[in-house]
Amino acid sequence: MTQTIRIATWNINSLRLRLGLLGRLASELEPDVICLQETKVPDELFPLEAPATMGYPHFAYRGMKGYNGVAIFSKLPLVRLEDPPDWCGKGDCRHLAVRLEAPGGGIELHDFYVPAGGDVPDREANVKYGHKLDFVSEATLYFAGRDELKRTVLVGDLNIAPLEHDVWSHKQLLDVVSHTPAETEGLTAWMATRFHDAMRHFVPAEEKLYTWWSYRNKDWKVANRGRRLDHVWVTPDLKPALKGLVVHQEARDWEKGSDHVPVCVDIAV
DNA sequence: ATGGTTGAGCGTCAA
Repeated sequence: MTQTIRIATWNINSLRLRLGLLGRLASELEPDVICLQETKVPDELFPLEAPATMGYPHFAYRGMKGYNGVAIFSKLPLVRLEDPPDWCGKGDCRHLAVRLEAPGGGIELHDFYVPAGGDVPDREANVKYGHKLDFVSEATLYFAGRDELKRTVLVGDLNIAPLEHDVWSHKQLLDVVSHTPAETEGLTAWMATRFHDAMRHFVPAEEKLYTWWSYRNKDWKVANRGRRLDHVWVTPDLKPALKGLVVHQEARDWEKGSDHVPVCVDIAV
């Protein structure tokens, strides 16, 4: 027995500020599961009543003061997985993993917020860039070491646009953090440990595909200088289960919106 | 090469 469920991922850039927009995402796109990044809310201030109010009785969250933070809202029952490593030993709330109780059996779901990496693409000059590369390397080793990984979905703001057409200008962004060769090679190696790119499953690599447009651009739609920083990956056993993709570009025009837009993938699980 | 904008929460830091 399977059922097609919709999993959304969204860098919300403050959960408390955008609770209304999250409700709008819930009612307009009706995801069964919503994975959030940059919730920017410490656990003691998490709005505990919000998930159920929006129709998500099951949820998990991991936040800290000021920065980072991840959360998962779900219509399906879930169990939080406590095993994954503390990436780079920082305890900085960039990863949450759960097991979803889907009709066809358990689904392992990982919600990641990879470090942005600062401005200068040089390990020596910029420790944030080194942290980003180390985070990706650690994640690669972790998933490479997982035996028998099946029925697993990995989503999140991975802060890297790996393909030429994941950015508005491949040439102009080769030295810009998010699209440097060290980052794109690192992300490709991570994905190659286990995963299939569920977004590019639906959109050919030759077509432009973006999920983020900078706040620093007056008219984001006219300039259209976007990047695909948000991702959905699945293990190969779920490849035949992929049913659809929605990149909700309209959300970039929502009043006081995030600079990232929600991405949904429909999977028969 | 630079500046442009946003959020958390009060200093600037992070993105």
